[in-house]
Amino acid sequence: MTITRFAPSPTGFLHVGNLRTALFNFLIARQNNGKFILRLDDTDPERSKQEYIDAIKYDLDWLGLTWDHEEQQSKRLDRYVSAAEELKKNEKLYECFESPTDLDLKRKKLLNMGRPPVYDRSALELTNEKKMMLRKGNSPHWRFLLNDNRVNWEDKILGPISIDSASVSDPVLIRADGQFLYTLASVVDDVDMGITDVVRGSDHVTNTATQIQITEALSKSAPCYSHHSLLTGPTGENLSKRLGVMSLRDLRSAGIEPMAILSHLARLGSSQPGELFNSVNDIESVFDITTFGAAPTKFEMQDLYPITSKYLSSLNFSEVKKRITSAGATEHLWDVVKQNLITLDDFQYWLNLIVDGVEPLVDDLDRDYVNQALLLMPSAPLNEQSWGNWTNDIKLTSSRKGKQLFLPLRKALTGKEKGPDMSRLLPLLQKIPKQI
RNA sequence: GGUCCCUUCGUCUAUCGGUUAGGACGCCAGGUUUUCAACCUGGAAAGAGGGGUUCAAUUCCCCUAGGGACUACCA
Repeated sequence: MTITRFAPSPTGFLHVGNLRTALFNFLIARQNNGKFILRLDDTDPERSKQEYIDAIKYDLDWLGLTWDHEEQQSKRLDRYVSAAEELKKNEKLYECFESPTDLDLKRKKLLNMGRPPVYDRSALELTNEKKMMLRKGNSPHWRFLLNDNRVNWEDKILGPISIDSASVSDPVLIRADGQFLYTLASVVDDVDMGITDVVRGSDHVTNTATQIQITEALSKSAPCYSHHSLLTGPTGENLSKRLGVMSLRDLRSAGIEPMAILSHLARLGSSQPGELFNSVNDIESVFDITTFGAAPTKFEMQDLYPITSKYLSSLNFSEVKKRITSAGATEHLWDVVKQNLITLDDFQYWLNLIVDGVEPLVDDLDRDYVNQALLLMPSAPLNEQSWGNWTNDIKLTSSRKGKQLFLPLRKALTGKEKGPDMSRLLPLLQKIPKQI
């Protein structure tokens, strides 16, 4: 059975980049009738916060990405202990005593010499006596002993990948304070939870190489890995550096619809054309991870507005009713204006307009014309023929026609150049100015 | 410095050596609707640069340039 996972660390709010990873894993599980696990990678107690856990779940709920299981690394420490024991037994884990400043110094030295800053494994040279002595003053941290082989795997997005292990430092798996690090926890979890497919950002490619080695050192087989490209801002900069702008909570408060985000992300960076999906189910049936490219992908928030607008116009009143808080909203009004909304917030504009009227938008050149026209306004009650009757009357007394005739009236009555069908909107207006 | 990935219209991309370089989104114009939106039709718009290989290169190889990622006792 296909089992995938989304493994955010609860150290911040979800952004579109995270969501892309979540969505891909979710879709792969769903289209294979598999399981999708939400795993909170909270091994770092300094940065992990409950408030972020709550926020992550809220965002996933909002988007309709449901998970079958929930796991939390901080509750699985005993598993990491036993995995570490096994690695120690096989001499794949060795103790090191360098302080962070020692290591920093070594790195800088190598860099200055133009050498790659790879850990020199000097701890491996330590004699037993020396180690005994060192243990007295400090507690060791533990590194995994990488072998020198190249690590190869067939990536569903990147194709065949081959990493030179000699270019990578032996990863620290256990800190001096005993804290297990992500690199180990993730491997143990993937093995224990039977994860079959891992989709993550290409920032993890090097991790994958070392994690495959760790998995093999535990005599297990590694899952199938796919690394998607990273999303960048419009000028190619790292998305996460544009703090907040792209977080899901920000998109939500900007009025972007979940299905717009999901639809966009299911296609952005792939060779399939972008389209609006009406449900997650619809995306499932056509999603194909192999159509995604390896090049960095530009994400523009502006692209979400047209899709949001299109999505809203597809909805019936019953589907949005509970989200409209103001009184006075009716199914009829919704049907009149839904084709002309960018976000759902715009609905409020039209609601206000019909109840309270609006500051007219009028060009000086049109003022006399509009006032002439308003004199001809049929008396209440107005119906859907009123607009036609009115504008026909205007035509008789004015030399205007076409856009010249209609647009000034629309602007005067609605305050906007664009909006719903005037023949349907006019009879709803409760306040029509006599003159402007 | 090292390792890995990448480079085709504004954006996401197609092309398994021979194409008028295709599509989607966006944009522009026309049509239609007595306005708006929607819809229909059309349009502008691309192979980073340089070498090779080949009858033929966007496609294969090399170099250069550029972009991204990683190179933590973070994840």
